[in-house]
Amino acid sequence: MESMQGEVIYPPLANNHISVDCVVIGFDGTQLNVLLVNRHGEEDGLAYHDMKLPGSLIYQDEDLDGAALRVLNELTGVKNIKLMQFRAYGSKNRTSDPKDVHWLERAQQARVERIVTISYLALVKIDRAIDKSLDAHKAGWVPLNDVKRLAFDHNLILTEAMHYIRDAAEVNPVMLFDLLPRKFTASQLRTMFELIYGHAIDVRNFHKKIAMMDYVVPLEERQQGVAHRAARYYKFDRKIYNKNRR
Amino acid sequence: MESMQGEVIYPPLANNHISVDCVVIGFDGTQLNVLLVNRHGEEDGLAYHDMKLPGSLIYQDEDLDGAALRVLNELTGVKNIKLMQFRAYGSKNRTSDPKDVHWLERAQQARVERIVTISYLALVKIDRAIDKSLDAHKAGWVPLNDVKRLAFDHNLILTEAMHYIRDAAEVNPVMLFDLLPRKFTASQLRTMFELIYGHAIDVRNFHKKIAMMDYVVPLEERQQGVAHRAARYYKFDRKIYNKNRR
DNA sequence: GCAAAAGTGTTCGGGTTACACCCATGC
DNA sequence: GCATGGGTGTAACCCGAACACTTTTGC
Repeated sequence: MESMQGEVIYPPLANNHISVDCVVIGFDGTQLNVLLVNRHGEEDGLAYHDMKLPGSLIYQDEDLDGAALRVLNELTGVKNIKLMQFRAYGSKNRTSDPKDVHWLERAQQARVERIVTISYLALVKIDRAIDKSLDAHKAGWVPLNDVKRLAFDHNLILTEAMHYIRDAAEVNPVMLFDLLPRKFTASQLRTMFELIYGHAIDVRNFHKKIAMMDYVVPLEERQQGVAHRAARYYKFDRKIYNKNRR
Repeated sequence: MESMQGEVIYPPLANNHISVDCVVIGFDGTQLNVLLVNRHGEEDGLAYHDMKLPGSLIYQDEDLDGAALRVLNELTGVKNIKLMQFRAYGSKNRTSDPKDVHWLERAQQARVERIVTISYLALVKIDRAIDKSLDAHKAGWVPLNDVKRLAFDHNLILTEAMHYIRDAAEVNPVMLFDLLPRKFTASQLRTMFELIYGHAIDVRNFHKKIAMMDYVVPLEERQQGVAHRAARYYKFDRKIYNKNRR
């Protein structure tokens, strides 16, 4: 689907009825962001540009997970992203907006009927390396609160993805550490939990909780040049986590 | 897919790449059972018969949820089954066994390539009315422990469905009441939880827990003609549940 | 009366909640 | 020195886990 160039040759599609879409969530220390790609087109003689989730029809020689990984790899250059499949969308009218149909057919260069999409979710660190690759693909991070009307049913998919994260994190909160950089402060960690769970967390109780998590290890390093007491950095140690839990 | 008759006319398929499969779990008071349909065929000149999950390719005029509901309605006659979509299966080699391919092509009367299936989960009461309809379709309840090798990747789907139930019930145990008849004893309820969670539950603590759930209301009715102290019946009151929780 | 399952309370410990003040730093 | 966010302890409460004996019924 990432085709505006026209003459690139693509591997054969498995069929034009099945796609994957990826909801990639990143945390910048303050807000949750979602990775979106720009879509340009013309409808009724008027140019428009809006955004969509990264996605693609699936190729003949790949399975669903593979297709989702490929989409993200093409976009970010990253290979080993943890992806969770979370839902299929196949409503008859999800490709009913003529704008969407026309855009697809031009991008796809084929008649498009009904498409079922399998949606994937990834939690990643926002990272300089990724950002460069994103620019090249006219894609970028958009704060969740600033997301406007997206193509297809992608607003729905995004909303349900956020619900899914919340539920999944309830069972296994450790997955959320994928959102954080290698070093993070206690309040970044807390802010992240607050954003996911949607409610404030008591600061003192939160510090107690961190202290109990042996896999969150305090570093000697502290913030530099901030206009207040410098915060300590912590890191997430997956080895310790794997050893003691599960 | 439920076609052994040959001359029945079916509505047009959306395409032959997308299907739904239903994992329907029922509880008989002692064991968990799954609803399976018989599959008959011939391969290399040898007749075989095994079992599969109920499923179907999707028709043009229905969406995914609709297709799953149709499958269950055709099979059981029941209309308002609560279905949860839980995962898509689209591995390239899920239709690699020649036996499966041949069977599908005969049932489908069309060339079959790759099929992505969207799997659904339902928890239902085992019920006389359903059972009659099942006989007519050569389908039936099979205790989970007695499930043999199933068609396609249906063993995988079943296994993952059971995991899914466990996780989902952890967040929202009330969904499990769908498995129970209108009247049930405390030990039936306990047995059900034990089967889902895979471990024994202390009897006294369990009674305390029931007592705290205002939506599990004790009835005056008791078991009849059992060779031990007769157990009290309880019922699940969804109105009370909806009022006080959520 | 005996086998078989139903039903009933108390104690202990760990984890979660609520809550208010001093600390370090840059400007 | 003041504004800004960082960091700390204690008491109350709730919930889950452990644990053993009496009751009712049919045979």
